[in-house]
Amino acid sequence: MTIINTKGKEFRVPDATIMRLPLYLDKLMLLQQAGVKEVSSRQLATSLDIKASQLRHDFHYFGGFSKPGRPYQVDLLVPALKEIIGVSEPVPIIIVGAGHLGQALANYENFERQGFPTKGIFDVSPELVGSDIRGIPILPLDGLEEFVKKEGIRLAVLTLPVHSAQDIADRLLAAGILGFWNFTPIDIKAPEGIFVRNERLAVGLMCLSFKTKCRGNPDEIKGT
Amino acid sequence: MTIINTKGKEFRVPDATIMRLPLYLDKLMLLQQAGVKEVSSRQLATSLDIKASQLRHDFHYFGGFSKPGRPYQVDLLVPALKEIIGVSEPVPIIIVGAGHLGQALANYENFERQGFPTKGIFDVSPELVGSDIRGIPILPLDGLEEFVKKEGIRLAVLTLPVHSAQDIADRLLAAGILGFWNFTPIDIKAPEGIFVRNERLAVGLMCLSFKTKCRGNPDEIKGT
DNA sequence: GTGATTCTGTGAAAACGTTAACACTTGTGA
DNA sequence: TCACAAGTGTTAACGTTTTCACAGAATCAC
Repeated sequence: MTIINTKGKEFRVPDATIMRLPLYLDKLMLLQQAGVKEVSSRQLATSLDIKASQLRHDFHYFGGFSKPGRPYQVDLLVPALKEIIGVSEPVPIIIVGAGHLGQALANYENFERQGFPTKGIFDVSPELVGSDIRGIPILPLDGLEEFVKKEGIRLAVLTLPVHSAQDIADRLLAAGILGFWNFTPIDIKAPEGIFVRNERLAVGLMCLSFKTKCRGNPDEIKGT
Repeated sequence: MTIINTKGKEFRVPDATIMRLPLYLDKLMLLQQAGVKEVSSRQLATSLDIKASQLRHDFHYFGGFSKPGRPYQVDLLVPALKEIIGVSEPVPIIIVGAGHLGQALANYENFERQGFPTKGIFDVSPELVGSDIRGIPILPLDGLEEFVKKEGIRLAVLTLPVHSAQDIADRLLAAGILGFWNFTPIDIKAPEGIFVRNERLAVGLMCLSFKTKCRGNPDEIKGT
């Protein structure tokens, strides 16, 4: 359901494919770190628990990641995918709310490594403001808008209490934020064209619980 | 791709539907907390950003959540969904790894509220062992297997360092764990029938980045 | 009671996504 | 130089999921 225009050519890429690209990139970066140079569609697909033909089909939309007959070159594929996904340049983010979760995310070094440096953590608490986490400053909410504009921040992570979430989101929208990663349990209202990704952590647990429940009863049958 | 047998009847419920059930439950519990008594398919669907017909279709597999002509009764729907998903009884969990993320998750009260009480947090660090988070004890890894067996734990949250993740997972498997919620950046190997949900946090950011990138260039067109 | 309105349940049709199959390319070893 | 193995690119068939359209139930206002 998305059309991408790259250098004059038009592709219509299915949503399902797009949702998988970050998984591919994530895995490929891990391989790259491990010093792996080549990887076949079968190897990569198996490690992601999908079919090799699907992976090739996905890559096919973007064309020519490899010569036919040769496996994919990790060092070529990684930047190509980064370009497509839009993380070839670092994408700076901010975290709003320095509670447990906000601090945990700020401590999560992987974001930086994957191209998402955290530029600041914002909080109301005067005790926290002024300190830092791994060099990332904890800042007062007053300067929020100015900071977003000056640093050109597009993405904000919301890890703040429910009651102030929409207020802050509105301020961020006014300042030019284009996407939210929302960890609060309410729906952030945002105008058309602004993307809100709701991370309902408990939903992950429920999915797991459902599957292990079926495992418990032998009532469940897979396949045909 | 799943067949459920409930009280003698057989239903074949699509995977896609199953993945949405927790979202429905999550939203309905929020409505319930807010004191809402009735909700129409349209209201519920809109708030989840899906079509009303899809929601009705999903519910249709399980049949009779409402009389036709009347909206859904929140207080009836919530327990019905809980039953289907397998969280009508509390499902106890453990967290392995009391680093920043482990602590943040232990502090996240929502899990309890949604039926997933954390029974213990396990860690190597002698400084942490013995203390507690919101009453949840931090325990040494020695007693892991025994604890899992005695408390009947089915699900484990892995928030530990990469190097020990597979080792610990193996021990947990031997102790009878049925599902992992894996926050480490490696793939946990587990036998057929054991469910591993990989929570690659950076993937969420990449999806957002991709979408806001398209927003930046006006190259993207939606719909037909 | 009657008609208008709101709403679900339901099945068929359209859209979408996945898989299998195979042509063709490259590299390898005898 | 030739057969072989390993691998991708590509298309068409297949299966799944979503959407549409509408019948009929309950409620409400008058």
